[in-house]
Amino acid sequence: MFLKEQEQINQNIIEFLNKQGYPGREDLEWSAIPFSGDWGISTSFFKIAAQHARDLRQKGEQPPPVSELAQTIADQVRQNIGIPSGFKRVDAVHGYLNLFYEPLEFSRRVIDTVLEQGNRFGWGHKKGKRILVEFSQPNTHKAFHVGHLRNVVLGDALCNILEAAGNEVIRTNYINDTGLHVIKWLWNYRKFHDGEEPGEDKTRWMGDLYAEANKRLEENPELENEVRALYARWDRRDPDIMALWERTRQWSLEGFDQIYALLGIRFDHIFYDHELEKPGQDLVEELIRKGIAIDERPQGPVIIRIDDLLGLKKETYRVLVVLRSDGTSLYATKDLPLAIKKFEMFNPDLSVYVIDVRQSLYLQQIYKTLALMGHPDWAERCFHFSYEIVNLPGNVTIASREGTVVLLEDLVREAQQRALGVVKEKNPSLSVQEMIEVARVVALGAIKYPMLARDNTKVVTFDWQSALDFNGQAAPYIQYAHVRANSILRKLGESIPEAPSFQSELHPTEVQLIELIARLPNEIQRAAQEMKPLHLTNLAYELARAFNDFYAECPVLKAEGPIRANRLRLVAAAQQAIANVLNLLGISAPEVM
RNA sequence: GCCCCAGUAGCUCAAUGGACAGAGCAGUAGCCUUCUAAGCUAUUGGUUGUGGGUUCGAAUCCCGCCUGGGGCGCCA
Repeated sequence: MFLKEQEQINQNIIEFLNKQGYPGREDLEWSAIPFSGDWGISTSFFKIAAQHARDLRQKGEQPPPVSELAQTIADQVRQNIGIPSGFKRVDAVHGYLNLFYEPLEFSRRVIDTVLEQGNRFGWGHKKGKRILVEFSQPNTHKAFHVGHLRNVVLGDALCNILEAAGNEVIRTNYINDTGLHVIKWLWNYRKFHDGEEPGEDKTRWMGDLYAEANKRLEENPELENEVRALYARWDRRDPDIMALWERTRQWSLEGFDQIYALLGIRFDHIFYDHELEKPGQDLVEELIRKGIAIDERPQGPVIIRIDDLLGLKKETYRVLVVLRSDGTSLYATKDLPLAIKKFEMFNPDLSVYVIDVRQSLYLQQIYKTLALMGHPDWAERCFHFSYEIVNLPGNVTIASREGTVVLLEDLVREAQQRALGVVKEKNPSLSVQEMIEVARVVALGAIKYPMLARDNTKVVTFDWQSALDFNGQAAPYIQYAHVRANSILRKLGESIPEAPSFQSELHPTEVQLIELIARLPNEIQRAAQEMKPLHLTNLAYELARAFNDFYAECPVLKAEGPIRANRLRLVAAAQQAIANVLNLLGISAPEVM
């Protein structure tokens, strides 16, 4: 936010160092001063000192220790640059140069910017880059559980963040409405549930029947023949089967619509894999003709020996099976034409796949095959956004086949009930309608937050107790800070005052809060660059904590004169910043709780 | 067998190669005539799995090992 000042100082220091004969550098690395209550920018001279020491040693001189040298340089720089305008103090300590902002001037600038930009504060300039993101990818005829939730929540946040950073984002879903799991479901339905219809909770019912199908097949493996026969009829587009598929598939799709509406998630385009089945089968024939795929039918499937084609000695990408020996399609059959279709339809600069880590090898195979098919440029633009799975306590895998699932429906209902209980107790003056709405928003935030607040490489273990714990490092804590800010502004009863010309000392909690607010634009860029929503959950939490500190220490409405006006403006800015981060994470910022 | 990931406080997790490794939960002791206590304050808690290496500096990068998880020809 203070790039101009930073660049100027950076420039001055480089020039000075060059004049002094220190090893040349084009740029210094700047970061925030890491001590709470201190606000400014910081750089260090260890690298220059280390290089200088090496130079001296080469000339046969005996250099002092690097840390000492770094401190010497820091001192020299400090004396040379004096106190640049806008700063109140410059320290040289432990080899670091710390420049402390003139807090009144900078705080004013931060707050003015936030209030002026409102819900676009933190957003970056247009980058002219188009990013397509595929996420959610639910299976029809199956359950929707907390494992799927991580994908949806991460995908949604990722899209929000990429967009805020200045990219054009295309949100896509890829619904798996064909495949063995569908055939199993249809088989079970025709044989044991013919004519039945789902109740209110469609997704649960679909999931139950799927688990049941698997159980029956496990108990009587000889029935697999019937399933295979049914798959053959499907593949021939038998009208009876198609009609049943259309009807039952619709139940799942309606269930998904309910879930996405509940979670507040939208898509720009939805791909269905039934659209890709025929193109995929045709594509496989083409691959065989081109000599890329090897047809082992009918004894074996159609495969691509990727390592052989790439001339790799060591097994790396191994073998990709692209078509079953009976000619029916697999995931890969459809993923290849889908990859192409994405580029043909949208020509994205980046094609992101939000899919769990277990499919890493598979996706690399798809990308490599895409390159081998003559699209190396597209292959390079594909990116697997990988994340670890959600487990149940005791390292139990969530498996819809085995029915060891925590359904999203159940989780949301439990969390809402819990939140409703809390809001009734904490804020009895609200109307029933308001209470229900608060409970909904708080419950959803609480559910989404843990999915975003740990690194993608970490397994999330779902347990009911911590999922329903609304205290501490959790979304409700952040939402509550927003509510408190809102509460002050509501009590104010008039519009936020103009910035007074006269300002006075800031309280340390104010400095800390302003510092964190000022970080939002950079953190959005960093989160987008590294594709880590985690950076923003961290910032959201720190913002909330800083606000609660401020709230405890600094009276606002009871303050007087310019202090009151300034604090009111800070409260409004903090509220805006918290709301902006929460929105990026897909979490609502309520006005009351 | 080959490959990927994780290992940080009792538990769940943070930490652009940088200053004293930080939060929450749990525990203990306090704070509601004061803008909502879903909050705040204080306090306890660490050989960052382990052995080397690189570096001025390593939880972070490299190599070995240990433990756990995952992936590897017709599941998705």
